[in-house]
Amino acid sequence: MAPVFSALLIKKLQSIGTLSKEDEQELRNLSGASRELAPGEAVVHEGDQPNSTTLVQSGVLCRYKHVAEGKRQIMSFHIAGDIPDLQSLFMQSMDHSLGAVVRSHVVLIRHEVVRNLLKRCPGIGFLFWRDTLIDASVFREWMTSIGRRDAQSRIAHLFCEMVTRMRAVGLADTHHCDLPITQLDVADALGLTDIHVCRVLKNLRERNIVEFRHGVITVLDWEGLQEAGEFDPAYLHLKTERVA
Amino acid sequence: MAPVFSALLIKKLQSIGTLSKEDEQELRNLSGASRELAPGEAVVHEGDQPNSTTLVQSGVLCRYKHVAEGKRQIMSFHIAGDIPDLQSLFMQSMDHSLGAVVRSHVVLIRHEVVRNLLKRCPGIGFLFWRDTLIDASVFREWMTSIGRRDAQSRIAHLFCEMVTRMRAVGLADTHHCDLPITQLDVADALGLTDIHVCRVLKNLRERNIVEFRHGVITVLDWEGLQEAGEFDPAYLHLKTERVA
DNA sequence: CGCGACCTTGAAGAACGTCAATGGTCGTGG
DNA sequence: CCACGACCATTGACGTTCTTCAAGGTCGCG
Repeated sequence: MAPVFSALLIKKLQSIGTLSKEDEQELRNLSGASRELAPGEAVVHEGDQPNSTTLVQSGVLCRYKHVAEGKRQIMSFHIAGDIPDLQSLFMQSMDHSLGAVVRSHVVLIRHEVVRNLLKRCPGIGFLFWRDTLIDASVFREWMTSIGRRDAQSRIAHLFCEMVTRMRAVGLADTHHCDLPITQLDVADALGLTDIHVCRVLKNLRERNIVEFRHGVITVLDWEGLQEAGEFDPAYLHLKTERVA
Repeated sequence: MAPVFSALLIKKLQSIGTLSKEDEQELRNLSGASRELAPGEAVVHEGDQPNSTTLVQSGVLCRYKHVAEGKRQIMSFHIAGDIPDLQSLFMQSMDHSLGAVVRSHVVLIRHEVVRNLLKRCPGIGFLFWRDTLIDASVFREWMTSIGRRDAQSRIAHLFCEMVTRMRAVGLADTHHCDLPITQLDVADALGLTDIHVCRVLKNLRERNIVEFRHGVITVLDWEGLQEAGEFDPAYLHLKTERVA
C-alpha cells in the first residue's frame, strides 16, 4: 500500500477527541480505492444510494444542492482528512451532492468495511458520531451567518473558519492558507452573488484585513478578521484551541 | 410513573427506522425529571455544559443563537417526541441555546442514563445517531432555503416541513396543523423580519395557498404550497412517505 | 379598563442582485 | 512565438427585495 492514506484522518480525529493506539492502528489498516477527481467532478449525486464513503486525500471538495433557476447552495467545504459523506452509512439516499472544487484525490471506503470497523472499535464509532455532530454544528453556524450577518461578516467568518480548521490539522500557518476556490464558490456558500463577493473582498483588502487572491487567503489582521466575522471557534468543538 | 412519557419518542424513532420489541421496552423504562417551561424560557443556554438531554412532551421548543445587535437565528423547531439536544451527549459545551416557544413540557434524562441505554441497546444507538444525522440534513435544507430562496419560498417550505413532520408522528391532519409560534419566530427562523413575513403571509393567504393565524397552519392548496416552497420531503429521510 | 403581545400597513432607504462590458491569466495549439 | 479561448476577477449603472422607521389596530388578560 502507498504511504498510509488515513494519516490525516487520524490527525483530524485527534483534533476532536482521543484515539487509542489500537484504534489508530485499525485506521491505518483501512483499505479503499483511490480516485482522482477533475475540478467540478462529482463523487456522489443527490438521490444516489452509495455503498461507500469518501475520505479526502488532497484538494477541496464541497457538498451542494441545486435549486430553482440554476441556483446552487454550497453547504460545506472539505479538506484532506475529512469524510464528507459519512452520513451515507445510515441514510440510504443522498439529500445533496458531493463534488470536487479543484483537482482532488479521494479514497473510497466501502460501507461494509466501515461497519466492520465500527463493530470492532466502538471508540472510533463515537468519534465518527462526534464528527457528524460537529458537522451539524458547523451547519448551524453557517445558517446563522447566512440568515443574520451581512456579506462582509459572512466572508470574514468563512475565512476564519477555514483558517482555523486547516491549522488544526497542520495544513495552514498563521497568516497564509491555501483555499483553492473561486469567488463564485464563496458566493454559493454564503448565499451571495460572485459580483457582490468581489466588491466586499475589495473592501476587506483595502482595509488591510484580509486578502483573497488565486485561491490563497492572506490574513493581514487576525483580530480584525475575527471581529468582522464575529468569529468564535467554540462551534468547531476542537480539543486544542490555538491562540493566533 | 405517569403514562409512558416516551410514547412519542418511540413513534418518532419508528418513523425514521426500525425498533425491536426489546428496544421499545427499554425506552418505555426510561426515567427522567419532568419540567414545565414558560414561553420564552430556556432549558439550556449557549456555553452550558449540561448533564442531561431534553425529551419534548408537549408544546414547541426551538434552538437558537444570538448574534450582533440583538439579532437571533432560530435553527430548528421541535415538537413532542424530539430530543433537540441529543448532541450534548458527545459535545461538552452547547454551541447554541434551547428554549420553549410556548408553554411546553419536557422530561430531562440524565446523560448517564442514556449512555447506559446505548451500551445495552446498540440498535437504539444507531437510531439516535440516525436522528442526529437527519437533524443535520434538515439544517442543510434550511441553509439552502435561507441562502437561495426568496421569502415566499422559505415560508412555504417551512410550512411544508412542519406539516409533514407533524403528520409523521400523528400530530396533524391533512389540512390543519397546530404550530403555536409567532410571525417573529418564523422571521428569526428564515432570516427575515417579522414585517416582511407578515406581508408575504398576506400574499399567500390572498392567493388561497395557505393561512397562518393564531398559531395554526391551514393548508388551502397542498400542491401549490409544495410548489411555492420547492418542497421535496426526501431530506427528512422518513421511512413512510405520505401522499397528501 | 388598560396594558402587553402580536399583527398590519405605509413610506423611505439600504443591501444586494442583475445586466453588461472589460481585462487578466493560463494552457493549448497553430 | 503568438493567437485564441476558457475561466475568473473587476467595475459601472440600474433594479429589486427586503429592512427600517413609524403608526395604528386587535385581542386576551390581569
